[in-house]
Amino acid sequence: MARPSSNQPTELELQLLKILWDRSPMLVRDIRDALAQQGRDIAHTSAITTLNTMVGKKLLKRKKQGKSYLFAPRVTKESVSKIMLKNVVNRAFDGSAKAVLLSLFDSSDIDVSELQELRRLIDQKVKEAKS
Amino acid sequence: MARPSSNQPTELELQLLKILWDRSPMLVRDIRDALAQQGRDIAHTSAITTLNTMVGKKLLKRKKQGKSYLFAPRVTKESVSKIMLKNVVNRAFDGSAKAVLLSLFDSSDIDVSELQELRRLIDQKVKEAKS
DNA sequence: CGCTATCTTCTAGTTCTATCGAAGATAATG
DNA sequence: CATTATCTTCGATAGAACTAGAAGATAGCG
Repeated sequence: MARPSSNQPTELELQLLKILWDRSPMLVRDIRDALAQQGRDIAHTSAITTLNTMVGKKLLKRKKQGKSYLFAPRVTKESVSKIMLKNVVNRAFDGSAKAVLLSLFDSSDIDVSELQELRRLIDQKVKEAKS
Repeated sequence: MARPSSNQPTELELQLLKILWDRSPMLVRDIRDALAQQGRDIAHTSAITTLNTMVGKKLLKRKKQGKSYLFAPRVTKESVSKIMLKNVVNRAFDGSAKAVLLSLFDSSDIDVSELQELRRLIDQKVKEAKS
């Protein structure tokens, strides 16, 4: 057997989704331009191929406009990022949200103001849970 | 061009790492048995092939013992999970740890006592940062 | 020593991701 | 209306992940 197709978007798919989350619907040409502006310069046909497979995976929808197609997301940024996070939590942290937080806190790229904001969020969450 | 090799361990690689994190060094035969016990039954040669590519990727090391090899991790569970988490944070949450926490809080099953424990951890972290 | 069991290496096939050119369809323009 | 520009579909190539069989090496046992 081969590698199973993952439930998560691939790297290129994620890039395309980000472009379309920012603005949609869009034409292939414009999507490709936006991608090029991010430093990823692929052929027009490559873009189409990928966009169409994404339609097949229900990540996007498309609609005919004249001789070309307009593409738009079918999934939200929040749902995708949540799925991706859940994946890592389950696979790398044995499903423990707490372990994830510990790892996050441990990595040094969170400054004090962010930590304090997080504490406020936790306070709020505790209150919600108690009410 | 083809699909670029990812910096993260693949699914099978992660499964093998988990087995070896639990106990190492191990012989292929025993690694394969442990994998089979988890419901993933692959051929002996498949196990070897993957283990050897993992040695090439510096995920594992191996040492000859008699006519066979002993395999052991070269990376810690913590470092791998941290890399995987960082990947998702950067790719799906635009590098924002806060957004990750919000998503975690929103979706999952963290109870009040856990939240309070986390708050203590944050307090400690804040103090450390200030000192 | 020869047979058998066990282990490795090598090769190969399948699926998925990524990429693009050739060819066909269609709209626009002179 | 014919040419040109643009867009799509289709097929093809290549690497990575996954899988395993064939063949070769080696150790142990009768």
